[in-house]
Amino acid sequence: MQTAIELFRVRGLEATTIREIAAASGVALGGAYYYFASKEAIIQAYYDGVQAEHEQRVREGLAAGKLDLKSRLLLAMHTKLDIVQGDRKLLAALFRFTAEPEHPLSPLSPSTRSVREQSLAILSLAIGEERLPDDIRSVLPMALWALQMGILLYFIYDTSDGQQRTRRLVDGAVTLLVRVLSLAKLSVLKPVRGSVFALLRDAELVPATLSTATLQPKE
Amino acid sequence: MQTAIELFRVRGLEATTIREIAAASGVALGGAYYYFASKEAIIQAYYDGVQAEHEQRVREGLAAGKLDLKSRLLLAMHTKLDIVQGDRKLLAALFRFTAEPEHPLSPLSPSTRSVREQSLAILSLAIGEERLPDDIRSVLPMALWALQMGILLYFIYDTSDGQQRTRRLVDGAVTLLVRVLSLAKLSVLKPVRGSVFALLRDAELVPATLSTATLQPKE
DNA sequence: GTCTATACTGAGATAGAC
DNA sequence: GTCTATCTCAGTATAGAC
Repeated sequence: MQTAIELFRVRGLEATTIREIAAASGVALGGAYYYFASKEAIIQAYYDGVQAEHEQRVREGLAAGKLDLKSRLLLAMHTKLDIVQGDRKLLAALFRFTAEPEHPLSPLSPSTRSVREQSLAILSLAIGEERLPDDIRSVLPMALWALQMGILLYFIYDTSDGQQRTRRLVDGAVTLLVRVLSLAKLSVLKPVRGSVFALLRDAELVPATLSTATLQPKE
Repeated sequence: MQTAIELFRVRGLEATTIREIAAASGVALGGAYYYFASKEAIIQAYYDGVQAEHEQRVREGLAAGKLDLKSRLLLAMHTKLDIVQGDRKLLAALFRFTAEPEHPLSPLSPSTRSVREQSLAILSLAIGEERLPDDIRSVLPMALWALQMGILLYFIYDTSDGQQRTRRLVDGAVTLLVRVLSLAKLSVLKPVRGSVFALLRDAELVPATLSTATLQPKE
């Protein structure tokens, strides 16, 4: 996998053939397929690593000191970008099967459920014990996940130096989100808030019950 | 193209080879490639047709009688779904290159700009002369476009009978949107609204000037 | 300029021997 | 677990008919 990722980085994703990867790894073609069912499966494995690293960094950041909600969300978003910083082209592959429900590598399909749940769990970790109304609590991880996906897409397209544009977008989006969360408590907005949740629940974009995804305690 | 689309519908997208398409069309392989550079290019052509049909139906619907904003938006969203109703699997192909900035068939790349602009123009048509604040006017077409993309994605995954779930989502989302638009005028929300626009403008997700895409008058 | 026929290349993926 | 041989298919190339 290491060899593959390096080749992808140097020669590009399309340009790198499984044959090259096998050769560079000192393995025959069949050998490569013994470990990975396809090129995309390699990327998926890479992304699993990213997730693990992300979880660790978020845990570290949270452990380092008491942060407010906004800082915790910024921590979650920025560490993610830090990890994938050099691999924008690889990320593209992760989105390739988004619209194919049957495909095992679709980020929305049942077969990638565990990765998705880990993502949600990391974000829930960042949300933490923050005092929030139940309905908001129930959708926030999913909403952040969607935001993160959108930000990753923006990041892929961002050609600014060191992708500072995306960094600024993250800062702005998180600031705005936190502000909107506090505004949502206003009584004028209560009915709209209710409608939003009813809609999301009816669309099954959010679990019907009010429990949220949780991480297994480490070890 | 007709033959190809029918084959895709019957045999599936992956399973259909260009050779089969050529054979079924009574054309040699070279003939097929003379017209379409790739399988995806065929889908793209199909989608061009969808767009044309969509524009026509929206124009007809608007011409048929005076509708309020909500009804006009519902018209735009539902006619779109009516057209692609039987082709959920084909739509998947349109999303395949979303995250590949370099790919000519990425829905976000410069090479598909005209399709995107036509989409925006159709939506602007539905927004029409509605009295709206300038800032909202400037982002609304883009926001609706994003909403439409999201709805299409939901639609692809929607296995409910006749995709009624998606239909309900459209109704709910449009109702909510219209409500939020009127709420946005409240003075408590003015500063948030300003922040939203500043963010979108800074991210260049919305043109810096306040002009919106417009359709050439028909003939 | 529009197409047919045919052959070839490259690469992802698989079967089955060892 | 690893390798070799093979398959399939997208896509290209080419030469020539009309």
